[in-house]
Amino acid sequence: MSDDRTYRIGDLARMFGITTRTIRYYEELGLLESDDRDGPEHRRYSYRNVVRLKRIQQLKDYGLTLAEISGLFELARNDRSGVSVRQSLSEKYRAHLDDARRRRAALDEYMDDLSWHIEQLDKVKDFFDCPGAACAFCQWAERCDVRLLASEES
Amino acid sequence: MSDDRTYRIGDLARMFGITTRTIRYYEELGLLESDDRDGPEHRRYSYRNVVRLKRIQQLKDYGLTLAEISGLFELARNDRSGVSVRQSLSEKYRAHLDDARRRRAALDEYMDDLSWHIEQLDKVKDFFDCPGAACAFCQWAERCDVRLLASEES
DNA sequence: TTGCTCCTCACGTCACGTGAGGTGGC
DNA sequence: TTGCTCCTCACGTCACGTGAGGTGGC
Repeated sequence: MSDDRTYRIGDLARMFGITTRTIRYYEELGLLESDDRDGPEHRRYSYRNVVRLKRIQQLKDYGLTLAEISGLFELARNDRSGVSVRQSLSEKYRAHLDDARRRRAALDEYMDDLSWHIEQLDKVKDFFDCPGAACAFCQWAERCDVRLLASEES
Repeated sequence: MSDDRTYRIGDLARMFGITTRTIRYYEELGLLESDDRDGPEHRRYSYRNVVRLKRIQQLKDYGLTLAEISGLFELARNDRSGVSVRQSLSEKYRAHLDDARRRRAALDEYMDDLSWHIEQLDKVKDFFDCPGAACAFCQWAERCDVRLLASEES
């Protein structure tokens, strides 16, 4: 495929739905590499960088920081066989999968909670001050985190 | 309940699992209020602030920024009946519920993707450069986002 | 030639983290 | 009296956003 054509910074920005600033920032961090220029010429990116950008977005979506991604790229550079990258990524992925499972469960709980709060909004008169004197008589007492917190503190 | 006891900054930090810096930051933004002090005396927080902190954490979890939370507190201050807060919160909550549904779906896809990637890691030889000359013969071609991107660009 | 895209500083933002250096209360 | 907790600057961080002011290529 279009292996040898080159891309301008705006092309990449449009392709990936990001700003040119972001691309320059990634290059500044060493995550992308444009052709050598002398002075402030326009950047030219090879197809490699399309792949790299895609990887960056994937890994970012997967919760890695740019520093971690940079570390992986570094690993890849020094290990042509790819064993250590594979291993490192695989570990991170597995960790993130576990994390994703937890987040999924949390999201379920969160959605349940949100529904409850929407309902509660119609019934509690002062959302920000609700606990206090009337606390003991509140119908939501069992589900109330604030009460729990306060009672944990001796 | 313990409506009239007062809390030190470290008490709150421990209760909520956050740093004292965070609490001072929230106070700086007007989200919390300690008793009046003259000069650099130790802060004392009333029980109100326990509730507020809990609300802050909830709303932050629900994806609101501190600025948005601050706006809600402002609304609450100017509207003792609580109608506008309720309305505003209810709207935001509904929006976030929709968002949560989308995120849940995205998470499912993500987990599926991750599993696929873990598997793929054992089979593709160079993760960061994989597309290119061999692209046309790749067994993952149909699932490959990079190819798609490149072919969208005329 | 006219736009549009690109360029480089360089400061701003958000939600805190992290010392430095000093004071206060049980 | 000794720690521990607290205090106030104030600069740092992460991943960019956002002008300002200027240049380059189709």
